[in-house]
Amino acid sequence: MFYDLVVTEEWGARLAGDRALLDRGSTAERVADILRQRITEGVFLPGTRLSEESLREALGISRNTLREAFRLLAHEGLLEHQLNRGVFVRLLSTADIRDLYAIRRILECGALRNLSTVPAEAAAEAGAAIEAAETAAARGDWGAVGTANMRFHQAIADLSGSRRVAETVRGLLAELRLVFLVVADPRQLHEPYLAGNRALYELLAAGDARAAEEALQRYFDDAEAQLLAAYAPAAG
Amino acid sequence: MFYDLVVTEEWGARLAGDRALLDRGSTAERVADILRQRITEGVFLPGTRLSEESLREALGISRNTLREAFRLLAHEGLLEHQLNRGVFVRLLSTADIRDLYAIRRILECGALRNLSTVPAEAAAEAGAAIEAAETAAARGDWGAVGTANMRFHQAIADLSGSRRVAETVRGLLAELRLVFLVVADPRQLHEPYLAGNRALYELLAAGDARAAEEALQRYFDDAEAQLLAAYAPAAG
DNA sequence: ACGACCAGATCGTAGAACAATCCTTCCCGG
DNA sequence: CCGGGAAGGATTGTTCTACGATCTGGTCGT
Repeated sequence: MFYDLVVTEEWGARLAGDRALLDRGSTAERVADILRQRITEGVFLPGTRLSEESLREALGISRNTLREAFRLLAHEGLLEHQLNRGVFVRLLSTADIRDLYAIRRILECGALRNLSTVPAEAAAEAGAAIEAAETAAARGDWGAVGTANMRFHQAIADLSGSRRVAETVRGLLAELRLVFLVVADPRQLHEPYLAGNRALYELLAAGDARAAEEALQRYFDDAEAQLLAAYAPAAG
Repeated sequence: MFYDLVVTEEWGARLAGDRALLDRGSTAERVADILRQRITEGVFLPGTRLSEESLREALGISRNTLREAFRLLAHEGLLEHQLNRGVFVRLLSTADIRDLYAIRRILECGALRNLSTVPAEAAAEAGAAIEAAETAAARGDWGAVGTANMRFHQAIADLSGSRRVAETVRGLLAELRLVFLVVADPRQLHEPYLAGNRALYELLAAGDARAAEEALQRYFDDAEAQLLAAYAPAAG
């Protein structure tokens, strides 16, 4: 069920290059940043076991520091800590997917609900995300489309004006990316929502938050059903 | 602005007694559990600095383990980690209070919104919390009333059926307790909502989720305004 | 009074060491 | 041939020590 991490030369060198980034802030947090990025990039796929010894050596840090970073990422839900067995990149269940969509529905729709006027700044960010998604789709970069779509939903969460809502949604989207990483065809995953997202954005830009929320609800219905259908890993 | 932690004898012995609890599970997490409980009990008041050395000695653990526990609690928002200065029990600003109520509003109201039928189990838990609050109020134990009220709101969050919603709200309520701990009069804080909470519960028990949600909205309006008025710490 | 400097305390990180646990392998009896 | 169980190695959990980095508070000189 879980694969073992093997330190191949190519990204062993890459992690060694990451050591250059270790020059600002707390080491443990910077290590967490690096690992988080590598995970979302798909370098460490879900189910992979992250060996303390290999990573410690590759990053050139002490075990204590690395373990602190592990704790941070485990708390974010990206890593799973199994006592005396090590940490693994989280492998989500279909129940997790349902749960992720349940709370996203509440938070993102809630962000739109209590909205009298649409803040210009956040709306602009949402528009920029839409643009980025469409240009990425034009060049067939479906990974980038997925990233842009998540940026769009982050912008929706930001509309709430609540720092905690924004950060919670950020974490949820990061978890969701773990699912995307194990689905075979990213195009099938992200392309169907380009038009709908733009329509949603137009409603927002027109100030019709009510209609936008309803469109968002429909998006969640579709996306959840489709993702569940496409997601059939060993851990089911 | 921040007070220094002084290891007085009475709870120095208390922490030494906590060492007995360190016999199951991962040490770091158990340490985090203990510290979390002590914080919510008010033993470590907001603004208190938690010295690595004192706690390490009192709990009889190593610095590394203690630091792992610190990371966990800092990520939960109960502790604040300042680089090269140490960890402090979080002292929330009025902006934090507003933010806490903003996201609670979205989550708890969202839990009621998408509710076709009210699950019997969660409703029973809400009812039990109401009972506990009223008996605690009868004997004048306003701290217990506050705890019961939070239990009530946790039950509301549980109605969502989402593990992540439940856990997020749990964390938010834990943060909110940090505010209660520094407000002088706990009675003034919790008594006004006893009747309203029961009314809300009756609506739930009657299956009228829509009306319950509206009542909850009004509760948040009142509670936020009153808490902001009562909360005027140095850090404002 | 004000700013520079110095010493003590505390944190940040590294590294070694050992115990506890898990995993693999091999052996043995059925 | 198969299953149970013991031995061994590998990895994690935790402690301890050490030292550089940073902050704090006080002193000194101007």
